[in-house]
Amino acid sequence: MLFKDLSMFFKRLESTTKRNEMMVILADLFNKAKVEEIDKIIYLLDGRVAPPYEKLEFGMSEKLIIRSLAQAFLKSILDIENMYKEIGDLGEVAEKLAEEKEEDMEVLEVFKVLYDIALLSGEGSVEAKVNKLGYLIRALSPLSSKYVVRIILGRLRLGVGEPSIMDALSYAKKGDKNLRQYIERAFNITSDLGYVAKVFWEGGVDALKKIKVEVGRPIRMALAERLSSAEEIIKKLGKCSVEPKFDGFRCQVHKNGTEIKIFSRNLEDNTHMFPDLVQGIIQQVSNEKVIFEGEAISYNPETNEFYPFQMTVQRKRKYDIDKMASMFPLKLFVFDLLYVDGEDLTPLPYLRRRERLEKIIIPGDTIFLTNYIITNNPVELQAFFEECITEGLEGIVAKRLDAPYQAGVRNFNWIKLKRSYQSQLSDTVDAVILGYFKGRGQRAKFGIGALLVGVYNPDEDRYETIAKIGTGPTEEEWVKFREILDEIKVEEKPHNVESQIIPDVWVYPKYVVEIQADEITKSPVHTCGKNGEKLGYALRFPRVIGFIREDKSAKDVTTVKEIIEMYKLQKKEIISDNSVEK
DNA sequence: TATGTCTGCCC
DNA sequence: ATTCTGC
DNA sequence: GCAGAATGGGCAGACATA
Repeated sequence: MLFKDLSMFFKRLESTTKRNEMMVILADLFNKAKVEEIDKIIYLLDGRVAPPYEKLEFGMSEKLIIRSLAQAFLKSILDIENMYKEIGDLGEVAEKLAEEKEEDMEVLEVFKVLYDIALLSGEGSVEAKVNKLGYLIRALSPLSSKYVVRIILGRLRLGVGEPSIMDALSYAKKGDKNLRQYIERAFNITSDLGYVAKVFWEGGVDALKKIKVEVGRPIRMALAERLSSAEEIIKKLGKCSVEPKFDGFRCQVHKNGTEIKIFSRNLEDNTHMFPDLVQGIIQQVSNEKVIFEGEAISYNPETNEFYPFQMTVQRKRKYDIDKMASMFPLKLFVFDLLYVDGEDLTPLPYLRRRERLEKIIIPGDTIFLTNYIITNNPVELQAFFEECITEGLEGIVAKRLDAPYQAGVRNFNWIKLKRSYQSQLSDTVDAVILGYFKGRGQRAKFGIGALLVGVYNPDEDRYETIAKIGTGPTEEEWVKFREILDEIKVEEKPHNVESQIIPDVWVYPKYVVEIQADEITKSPVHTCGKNGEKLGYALRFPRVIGFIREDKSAKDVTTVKEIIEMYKLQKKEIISDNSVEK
């Protein structure tokens, strides 16, 4: 297949929002492709040249692509940047600048070039990547250039994700979605949809059924939905299990004798980062072949208090691993068992898996079973939730008692309840809008995609940034924000604004919005409370609540001092004694 | 050698 | 991570 | 309710450059 033809399919996909139509187009694409192209097309649809768990990245994004485009079309970087700001899509910038070509490349040829770009590393590799992409774009038609750029950005924006591909694969072979279940199962246990598609194409459903769970190969992780109260959870699940939720990182552990692998939520192999966990696993898991999951969180070995996420995340590293392991040791709180000695446990109901899990863990000081209660009473659930909060945890996860382990999907079998979802418990901040950023993709047409907001420092009589926010408002509200803010836009940063971040458009500090966040964190970029070399403060997971607050003026917003107070308070509330351990 | 820019991956 | 939107 | 596409803070590491 020519890349031009693939691009035509992409164009058709982009032109509809109807999921059934998309499925038919995708199926058509798969049927017209050669067998050896199918897996590669699927990787490209995901913005990659390999399955996600392989460490093969382009190492190229916005800035470097801009350089490639400038080079390919003999424009200045500033020209490209300006077009990008206007259009909101680098692919469309390329499309606009490119000229029709007589010749075209095969899909496999383009794939090879992209693969080579991903392989480049070491001294001079940045320049080499930029050049290689520049040459590729020069060889391609406008439409093909657009999609190549978007593939590298990992934002094809076709409305196609893995579930759509699975439906389409089934539809391509059978004319309905009935084979999806087999495709999905194979995908869940191999985490490589390109490979699954190829096996399916070559050997049909029978070949898919032969795919087995392999210890050492990551299984796609189950994810939790959200609700905002104990009542809603009980209403949804009835009698359910309730476990604490830790603010660390998800670990899927594979043990094959003394061979251990630890995968991240996105199925990256992070084993080498956690020698302490590996030791613990060897000592505390008796069975030969096991796959289980938990949350790893660092703690202060002197006081046994859990550390905040910002500490734990420092354990995600390549160098100085042993040093950091002694400073920030990890505990692994395990909550699910997927596989034991040849037996796939994922179809078993939660409680059965839980029982089995309890049998394979030997008590020790690294691995702990998560505590849990079983209840159908919202009051009890709420009490457990509050207990978790007092212990400095993130909240709880409620689980449907009879649900299998549903790999790869986010659904209501698991429901998380976090402190910040309960507005009476969470910190909201009133902040003043200091500027805005142009939107990308769907947001480009609004000319706004995010706000820069700040709080007030009365001592210096100035506003200091505390967050960028791109979530919360509806499309209608974004349009209104744009209109209202354009009326007070200013050419330069106002003198009473302190910011290291430069928005696309500065505005006079006037309008107030209410911001909800999960936490206040120390920030290297936001200027709120920043003093010389000292770090400032920022909001974790900020979102806009409602619209502009007409009842408040800029001077009425939350002050820097109040933010610092809130930061101290949130630290005090965490009086962890690790009493959730069994 | 030190610093700055960019990217990828945690949440 | 959170949130919004079309189906 | 699902699936997809917008968007956040902040860490380490790879390269480039001063």
